[in-house]
Amino acid sequence: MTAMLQIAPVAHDKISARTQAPWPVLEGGKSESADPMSALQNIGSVLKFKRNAAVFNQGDPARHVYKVISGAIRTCRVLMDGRRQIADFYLPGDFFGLDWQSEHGFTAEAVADAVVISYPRSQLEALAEQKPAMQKLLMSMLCKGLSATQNHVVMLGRQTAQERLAWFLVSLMQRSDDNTDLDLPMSRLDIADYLGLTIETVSRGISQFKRQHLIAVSGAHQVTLKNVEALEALACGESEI
Amino acid sequence: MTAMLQIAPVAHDKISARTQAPWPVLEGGKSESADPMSALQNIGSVLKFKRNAAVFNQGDPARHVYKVISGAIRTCRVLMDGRRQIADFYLPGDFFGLDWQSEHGFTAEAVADAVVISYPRSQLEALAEQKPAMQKLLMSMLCKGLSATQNHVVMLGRQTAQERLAWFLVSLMQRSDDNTDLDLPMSRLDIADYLGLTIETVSRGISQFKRQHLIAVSGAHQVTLKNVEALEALACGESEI
DNA sequence: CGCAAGTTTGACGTACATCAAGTAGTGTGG
DNA sequence: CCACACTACTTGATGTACGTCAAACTTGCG
Repeated sequence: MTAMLQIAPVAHDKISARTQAPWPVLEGGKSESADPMSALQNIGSVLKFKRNAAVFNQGDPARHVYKVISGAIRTCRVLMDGRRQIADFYLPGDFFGLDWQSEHGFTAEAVADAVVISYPRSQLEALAEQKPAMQKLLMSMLCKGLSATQNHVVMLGRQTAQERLAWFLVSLMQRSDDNTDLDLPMSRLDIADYLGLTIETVSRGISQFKRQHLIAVSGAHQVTLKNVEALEALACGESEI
Repeated sequence: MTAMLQIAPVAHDKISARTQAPWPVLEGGKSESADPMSALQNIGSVLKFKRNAAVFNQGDPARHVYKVISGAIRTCRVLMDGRRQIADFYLPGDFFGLDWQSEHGFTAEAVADAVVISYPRSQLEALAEQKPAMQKLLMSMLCKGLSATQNHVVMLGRQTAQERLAWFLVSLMQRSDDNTDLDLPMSRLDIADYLGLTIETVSRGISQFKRQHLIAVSGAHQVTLKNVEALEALACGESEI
């Protein structure tokens, strides 16, 4: 169908939507079974966003699901007095906007210049009814998202600043195939708003990890994990009973 | 099929599992369409749990989904040093254990003596493949859970103690059909571990609301909301930009 | 190179945690 | 039905991790 997307409730400074989709679309997709993913290739539209541009806003009708191709996306909510909480970061290969009620509950913005593919929800739903594999894929993505959000809850509710930072670094590492050289596309403020801290606390925490030789930093966006076990111990501290 | 459940990875002090299901099972179900819900009636087993008994533990294989009939359930995780975070409370009519990866990520326990119906996941999945309505119901339950958990994240990341308490009371009210007379089945410690606070802070917060005439309290588990608007204002403070 | 945005560091303040009594429920046995 | 004990809750005094305010430093883009 090669849908050319018109709707796109998208903000001011979008770079240039409606590029014709230059497939393949699948890289980084960790596909559960080739079939449902390849079906997706026919219904996506490519969109580009500049840093801080909104993909959708809280309250917008949830008509699409998105996949990150390059760059990074954050979903966040802002309280009246300016306090902001970031719900999640989405990196290349990740789907977002999947939290579909009738409206989006969060705003999605580009952390850095980003390329995204948009899939009309109606077509996705139709596909899910026909293909059980697609249905399972959607369910599995939802479950993964729910599980990640629940871990976020534990972190925010019960961990200290240093533990939160360690948790953040370790989970980024795990998402990048256990590579200890991390590229952080987001600012300190983004990290702070994700971890429920202030920018100063994040900065101090990173400095402390440097002093403890748990990490090495080169330029604010390049971190190397030097002692993964210590960081994981800090990050988790988990058990049952 | 009237499955008689044997598995039930359930703790010590379960009262008496394997009662023959005394249908109807549907009350409080807010069913989206009668069809998929009635299909559920044939595959459920009734289980009873005493206060603090575990329905399942973190790490248990996720073989069932549950629905609360009476009482209340909490899902929680405990860190090594005893810090505990409650992810959610489930009240009569609510489904839980739906966060199915291969394993449960959280422990589920009875807040108060509870009756629960357990549905084998395998049969639920089979049903979902046959009936699109059931599939939609499952997706919608997952989405609702995700949305609630995301709101929990915002609360934990960015709200003050009083705001958290207000948020808790208001969301309980909304779940009980906007009745301002609330019955809190959980202890102050449960509330604290849900809101990321200590028991003392919760207690002081409630006392302050009493002094401000925002609520009235009769016995630790009976609260009447006296000024819903003020509480909602505290709870939300929301906007987008 | 030069400026602005982003980050780090320091000094100080505060909301909530911790520690410690006290008080009110709740269930049990006489 | 009351006495007792136990648990749950409340209140007070004090401590501290993190927030706030402010200034210096670094980085990267025009």
